[in-house]
Amino acid sequence: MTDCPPRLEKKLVTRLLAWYDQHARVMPWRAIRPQAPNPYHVLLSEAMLQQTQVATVIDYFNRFTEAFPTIDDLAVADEQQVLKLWEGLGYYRRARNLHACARQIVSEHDGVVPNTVEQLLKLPGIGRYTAGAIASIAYDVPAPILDGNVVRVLSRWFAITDSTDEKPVKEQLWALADRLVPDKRAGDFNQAMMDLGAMICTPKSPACLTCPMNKHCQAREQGIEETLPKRTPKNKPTKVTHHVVSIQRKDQFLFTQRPADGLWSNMWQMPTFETVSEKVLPDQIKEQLGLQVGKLKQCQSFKHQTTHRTITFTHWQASNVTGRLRKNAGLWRRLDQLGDLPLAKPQLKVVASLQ
DNA sequence: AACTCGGGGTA
DNA sequence: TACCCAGAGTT
Repeated sequence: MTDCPPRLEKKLVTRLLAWYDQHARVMPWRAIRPQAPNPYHVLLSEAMLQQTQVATVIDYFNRFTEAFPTIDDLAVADEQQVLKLWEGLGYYRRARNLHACARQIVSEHDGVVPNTVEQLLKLPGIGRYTAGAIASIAYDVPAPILDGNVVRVLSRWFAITDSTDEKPVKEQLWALADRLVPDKRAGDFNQAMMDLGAMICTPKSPACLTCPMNKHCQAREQGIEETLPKRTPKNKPTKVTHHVVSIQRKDQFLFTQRPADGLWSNMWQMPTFETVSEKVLPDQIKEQLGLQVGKLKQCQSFKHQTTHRTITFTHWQASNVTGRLRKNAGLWRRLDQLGDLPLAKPQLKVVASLQ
């Protein structure tokens, strides 16, 4: 454990808060002091911000609060409506967790976002980071947080050279965050850590010259700030092919819903067949949809990157389609009437190419 | 501890 | 490209 006398820590906190008062980023879910934060807005933003950059989230946040001004509005909404508003943001499980979360808060907490880490942790999609973030930002509870920004800042301040992906190192970082978070202005402190990580203590070329903490940074002292945090290398994504088949009847196309688990769960798509040879596409279509296709003409092909896969999407257009669609196997829709079907990015791309 | 789950920004 | 981003849940 890195040695760190309490006196130094207080000085760090004070300096950082002073910097935050001058340089805090403006975000729609951040309350302008002395206004109190809206806990529902904090919950919403934190759900969206998991593994997602602030700039990407802002438009989604504004659309959500317009569609669902209160947590009760979100709770009574249809899950498909929530997913539709989340369309394009990725990690769609978050949307379903958020929705379940709102329902649970309404039914079990009288519609009030809980103010303790312990209670927050019981809600779906809320882990150690998000519980600490909501408790501290919405209610000023002195709870620590540890996200990508804080990992970077702390690993540099304390020159932690072991891989921050290892569990004992993670625990060390949580302990440091816990020791640093002040009793007063805990939310501001946590947000200051993240703002510092986003604006000054960046992954590459950190702005140490203008950093308010540069005299208290052990990594800078040793000239190793750019090498931290150290991470364990990740496996390369595997390459797969997905065949998307557009099946048209008059002015309508066939759409199917994906299963409730796995990639893009509960989202919609044009019939898509994964990791199969194109030769068996007609058989698959017959088997799963009950439709007989006469011809398949290949259209565009494009790549889509997810965390663990590089997916080549190949678009096929079916013609001379006969037979009757298997019951509950899908929906026929005009392409200008997809307002209630949530589609992931690659499917949106296929739809766009047909318009 | 290892694996899954998206999509975009950045150098 | 490669890495990173206000991580959580399952196995």
